[in-house]
Amino acid sequence: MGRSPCCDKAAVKRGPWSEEEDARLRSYIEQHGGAVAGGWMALPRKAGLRRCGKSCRLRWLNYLRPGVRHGGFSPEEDRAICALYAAVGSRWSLIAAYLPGRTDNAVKNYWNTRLKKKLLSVSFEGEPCNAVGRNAAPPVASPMAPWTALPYTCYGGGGGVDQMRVVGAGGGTTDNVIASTNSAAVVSQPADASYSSEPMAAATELDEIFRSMGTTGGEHSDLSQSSTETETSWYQYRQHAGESVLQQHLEMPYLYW
DNA sequence: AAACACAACAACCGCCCCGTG
DNA sequence: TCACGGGGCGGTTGTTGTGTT
Repeated sequence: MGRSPCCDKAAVKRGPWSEEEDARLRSYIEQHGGAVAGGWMALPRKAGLRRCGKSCRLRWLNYLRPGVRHGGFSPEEDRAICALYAAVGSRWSLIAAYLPGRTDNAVKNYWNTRLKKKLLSVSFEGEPCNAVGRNAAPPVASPMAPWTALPYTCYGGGGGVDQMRVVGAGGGTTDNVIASTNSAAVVSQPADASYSSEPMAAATELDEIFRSMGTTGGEHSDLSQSSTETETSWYQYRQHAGESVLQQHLEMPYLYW
């Protein structure tokens, strides 16, 4: 005996939303000042939509909601996603909280279709990848495995980041170069922290993650040739930088790609 | 021009968490 | 304390657009 379905699948429409449906949903939510009185499950009936409440919620949050941005991700966003993925893994809502105008679904899709491939390619090609596993597990089934739950540092050379390095928990000399790329340098820009619903909550959670790992950063050995590298982990940075987390985080050199 | 392959993104599915009665 | 249901989330699939042969 499983749980009852959230809606009658035979009675609801599925697939792409029409303009009329979008208009109905938008109109209903705007009429109610952005609130969904009675919950999402009751919304379709009240709004005259033959859709599942969950579908309405998804459509609103990922597409219709004011401030949602569509289209290309900037290099800054690329770096932020990679950094945060390395820190917290596939917690897309947490990652999205740091990217103004981006939704968890969009970030997830972007990662799965583009960034992951990009990073896999630099993990398996090129010399620096050979350093993977110097002191840790080699990139077996999932080269992404070492990324999850480990803070990492990007080392920016003259033309952008040339190495991405996992910092061993607890510092020491256990850091490993996990990827390398020569993509062009980019200029960081302040993020619009006003969009994200709970950036500070997300920052606090990240703090806790790093704190629980005992990571202090800045204690690993130096493999970089760059004179502009910054060996600052998220946690170390947060210890010194105060509370304007989101904006300054995105300006940190360790996010350079 | 047609067929095919691939990329990108929207949407769905099902599980889990948490508030509430 | 516990069952229930709504909401949130991550994984996956489906659809559409674009490039290539």
